[in-house]
Amino acid sequence: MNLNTLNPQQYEAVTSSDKSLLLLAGAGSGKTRVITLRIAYLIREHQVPPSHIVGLTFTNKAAAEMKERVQQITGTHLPGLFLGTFHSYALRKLRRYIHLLGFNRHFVVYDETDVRGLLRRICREDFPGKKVSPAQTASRISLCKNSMISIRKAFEQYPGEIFPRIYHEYTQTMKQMNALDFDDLLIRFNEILVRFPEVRQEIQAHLSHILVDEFQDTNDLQLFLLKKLFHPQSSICVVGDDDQSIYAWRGAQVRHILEFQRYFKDTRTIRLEQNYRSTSTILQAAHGIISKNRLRTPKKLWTAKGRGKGITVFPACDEEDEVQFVTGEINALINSDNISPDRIAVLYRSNNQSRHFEAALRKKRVPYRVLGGKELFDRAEVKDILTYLKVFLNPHDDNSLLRVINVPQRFIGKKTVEKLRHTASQQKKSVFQVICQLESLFEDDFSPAIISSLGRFQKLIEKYRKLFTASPPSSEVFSSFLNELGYYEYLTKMYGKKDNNAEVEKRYENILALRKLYEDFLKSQVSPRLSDFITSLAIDNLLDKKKEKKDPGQPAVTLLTIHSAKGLEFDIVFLVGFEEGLLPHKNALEKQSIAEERRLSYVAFTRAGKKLYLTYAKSRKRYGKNRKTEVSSFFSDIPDECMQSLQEENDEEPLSLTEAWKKLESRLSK
DNA sequence: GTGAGTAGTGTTTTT
DNA sequence: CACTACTCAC
Repeated sequence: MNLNTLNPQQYEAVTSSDKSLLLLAGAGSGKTRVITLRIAYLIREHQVPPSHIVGLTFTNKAAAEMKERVQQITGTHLPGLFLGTFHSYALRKLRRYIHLLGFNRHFVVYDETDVRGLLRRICREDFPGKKVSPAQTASRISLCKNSMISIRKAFEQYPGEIFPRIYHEYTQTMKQMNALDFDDLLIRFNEILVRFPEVRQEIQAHLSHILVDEFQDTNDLQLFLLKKLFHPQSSICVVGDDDQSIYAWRGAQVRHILEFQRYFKDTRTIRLEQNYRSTSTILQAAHGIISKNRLRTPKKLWTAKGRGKGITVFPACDEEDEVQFVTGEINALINSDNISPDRIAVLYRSNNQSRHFEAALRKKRVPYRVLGGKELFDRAEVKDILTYLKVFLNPHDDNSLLRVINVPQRFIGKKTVEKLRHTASQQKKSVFQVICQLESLFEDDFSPAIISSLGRFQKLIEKYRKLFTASPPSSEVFSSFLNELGYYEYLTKMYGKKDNNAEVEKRYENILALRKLYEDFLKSQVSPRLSDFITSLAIDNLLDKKKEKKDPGQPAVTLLTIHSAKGLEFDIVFLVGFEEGLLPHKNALEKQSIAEERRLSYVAFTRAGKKLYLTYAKSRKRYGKNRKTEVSSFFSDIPDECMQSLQEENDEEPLSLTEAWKKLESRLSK
């Protein structure tokens, strides 16, 4: 293995055999490289069996890339090596052990939309008259779970409030439906480790090295899990940067990285402070913003690179102006300066900012890709079919069943659904069970037409339930299901226009994309299971991978949120919407989490290697109305000398006396 | 039971 | 503005 190119700290980090290792790795300090080399080193030089190594990352994408690199370095295929998120690790273990908690191993994983749907139902039905927002409740429940606040504690903490009762009801219903949400994956896994020491030992016996990336973003639950997985014979290595902690809203505790040595004894700390990515101008600007934060580990990033280009600031009059400037500039960079589109990124605070940029880039015929936004997944038509698959997997999942019971229309409307639900809850049965007994038990309650509709629905479900869960399923299953469902006809009815079926075709394409995904899945698995397909969609974001495969050769400009940009790097970064209320976000100002907004800006700045653009609009549409906006209050924390205009003057002619004085003054005042 | 039309509501970030 | 939830005429 070639470790010659590493600097001394990196070398230490890769080869150290300390049981407890904390790597404080600044932005662009070669962190991923160190981690992958360390794993490869363990395998190659210490003969650690790959299956005894668990690497936990923040996204599956990062994990996939790391695995790719480890395999490259070791020159072997490593099927036993686990690299993935906390969630996917927990998922894997739960499939094996969850029966201990009274769940069926084919549980379904509820995504955000599912959760919100269920909560909406609970809020409406069990607590009528109260005005509670399902989305807000969802995030409150999630925060409770990730901070390890049990239902009982919630009752104590919020006495008299309705929230704990919803929390309680929600948990009950989920169990009844054999469903887990994202947080449950960690909670239930945790529960197993605590309640079943023999399982814990079994897992620990095959786990000698734990590595955790982005440690600054772990929450209490995840830290607890780590402590439970750790044992005296194992080693733990965590990598992180407190300045890049941007998930406090999900319960992440920067504290964890600051207090790491308290959790795991005899910790060795190594700092990686050389930045290999950015020009000193970019680092200086980023430092200007982050250094205003109290409570950070003192560190000084440095780079061997020169000053490079100054930061370009563009004050646009409105969002359209901003879009025109950015896309025009991108066009020029690609066509005049010959810069590859995939070296360029547009970063924004919130997803909805991407829309305008997409439209403009499409119009200018600049290739682009949007990262993050779940597009395909979120589309109603894809969701419909996916929900059917969930129903085949588990017909007693009422939420899913009710979503599709009348798609396409089968004359099972609100009234009927109400009656079904009522009898189901009365008899403590699932809606599907009620439908199955319908003819014998309730013929008086329903008209013959509806009974036959329900019967046909039941037969459809049962037929395809068998076909989809057969092992292996036929590759034709998907198509014949679509046909029998009449989904194309349904789309035509919904979206078709007299002389224009483009919308229908587009939507059907999405369905076909899903079919392709399914067929690829069938081919890739030895014994494909429907449940694995669905959970891999929910958890591993298979759709992202798919999207990237779709246009492999085509380099494209990347559009993404700052959050999903973490860990990535680009030569040229456009940070758009650098505005008060948007980059220190309005909500953050209220919750006094400005420090996190600074870190967010810091992450955004440090994604750039060569050149950074900051843009903001003086007026932006909000709720459909134009509103006056101001540049971000962080702007004044960027040293003047980082800016393009000053620097250009420096390059062209010697400094005038007043400018030299101004520069000196700004330096002294720091 | 369906679908068009309207009134009300809400917008951070993600596994 | 965009999305939903609800009303009312068929």
